[in-house]
Amino acid sequence: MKEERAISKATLARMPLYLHYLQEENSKGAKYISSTVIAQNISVSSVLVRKDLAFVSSESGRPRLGFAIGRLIVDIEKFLGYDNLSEAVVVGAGGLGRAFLGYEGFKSNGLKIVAAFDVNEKLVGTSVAGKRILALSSLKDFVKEHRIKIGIITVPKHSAQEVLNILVDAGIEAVWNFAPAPLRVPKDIVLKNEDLAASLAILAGKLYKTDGRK
Amino acid sequence: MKEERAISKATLARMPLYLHYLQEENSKGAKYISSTVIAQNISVSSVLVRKDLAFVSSESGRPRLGFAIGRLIVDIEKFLGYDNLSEAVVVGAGGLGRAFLGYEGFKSNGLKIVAAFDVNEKLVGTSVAGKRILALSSLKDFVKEHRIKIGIITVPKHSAQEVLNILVDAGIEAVWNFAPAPLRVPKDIVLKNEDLAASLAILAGKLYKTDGRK
DNA sequence: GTATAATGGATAAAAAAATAACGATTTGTT
DNA sequence: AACAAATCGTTATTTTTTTATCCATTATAC
Repeated sequence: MKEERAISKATLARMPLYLHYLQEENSKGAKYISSTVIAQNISVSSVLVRKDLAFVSSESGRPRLGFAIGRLIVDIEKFLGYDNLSEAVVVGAGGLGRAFLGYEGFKSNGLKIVAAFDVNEKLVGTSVAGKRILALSSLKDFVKEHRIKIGIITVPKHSAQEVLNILVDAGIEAVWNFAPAPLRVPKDIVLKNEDLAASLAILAGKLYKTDGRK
Repeated sequence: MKEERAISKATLARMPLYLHYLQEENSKGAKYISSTVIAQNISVSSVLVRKDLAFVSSESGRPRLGFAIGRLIVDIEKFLGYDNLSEAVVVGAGGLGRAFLGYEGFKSNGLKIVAAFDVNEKLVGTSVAGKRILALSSLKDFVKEHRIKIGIITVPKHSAQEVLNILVDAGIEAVWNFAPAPLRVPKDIVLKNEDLAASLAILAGKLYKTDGRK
């Protein structure tokens, strides 16, 4: 039997690049494309492309022709979950939280934000981009009722753990955490930390290196 | 001679965690802390902590005592560039761009956003969180005059490369790109891609794995 | 003074990722 | 119908990155 090979993080990160390029080619009317051509445009090796695509493609590439672009696009989108929208809630309607409510970009990536939650009574009851901001106390019922799977945390760091506990208690399955705090989660919950401070640190680190001090 | 060891990305990513924990302990009045204790709270090995701290600490840890917390905090902050604020501009005053304008969190991380730029004439002239939105055509002069080093790209993907070219032309040194597009930059420009779609893909990938299909 | 608890550096092991090598398959051409 | 060219897919190897183990050293506490 085929054992499930772990999907490398690097591969995952390349998927959106493949997808973009394929959509571009598709709109030009191309039907088939070889891994070599993809590789040149993404600036990776052709073998790597084939290995990556092997994870997602439902049918083999055809020798002499390459991969069927249309099918590949569907496969990648399905793999990334872009087909079946996952509904998500944002907790924390501050700057970043409200930003996400208005960010249209997620829709095309399989994420649909349906509501936000906050403790600030001045915000509760208002709307941003057509999405309502509700009281944090109503989160559990809401999540359970709508069977929300993804929670996005955009609260200050000192509240992050508390919010996460609420989400877990409500039955959420995955958490996207933008608070710069190390969170403890049960093993069966998927946690992805998006620490902007850490990202910034990497940017700054590179700046230093290229700056003066070798 | 001491060869410059490359600072691993993983190490960089842990720095903010160390910083948070140390600040916490510091506020409790602690003076010294051992790598073992830090390790337990960050959930990494104590050796790793020492190796990481070796990159940044200006003075050695003291046997039997550990590291001086206050000094360590200063060192990490300096290392991450949190002490000398870098000024940055945002290009693209859409959802995400405006979000960043209002996001206070960056201030404590050494990043100060001073203005935004957009092509949309309805936005030009308005302000968000006290920061002005200016015409894209005035970007070059602004960046040159204020000697801005960091540009943040939050435009749709089809405009990203064009915006990046403008930034480079204006003399920017580092670019933080939130557009889901692979950008080409000159070698001396530091580029950090923050592809939210890719992050989402990783989240979704984990969800799948833990979901049903083994 | 001496034992101890902690660091620091060097080396080794493990894990992850990329690259290379090879065989298999199919289409197009003669 | 047969051959050749192109491409795929899998296995193996190498490289890189990250983490762990070991031992010597040092400053403090008793």
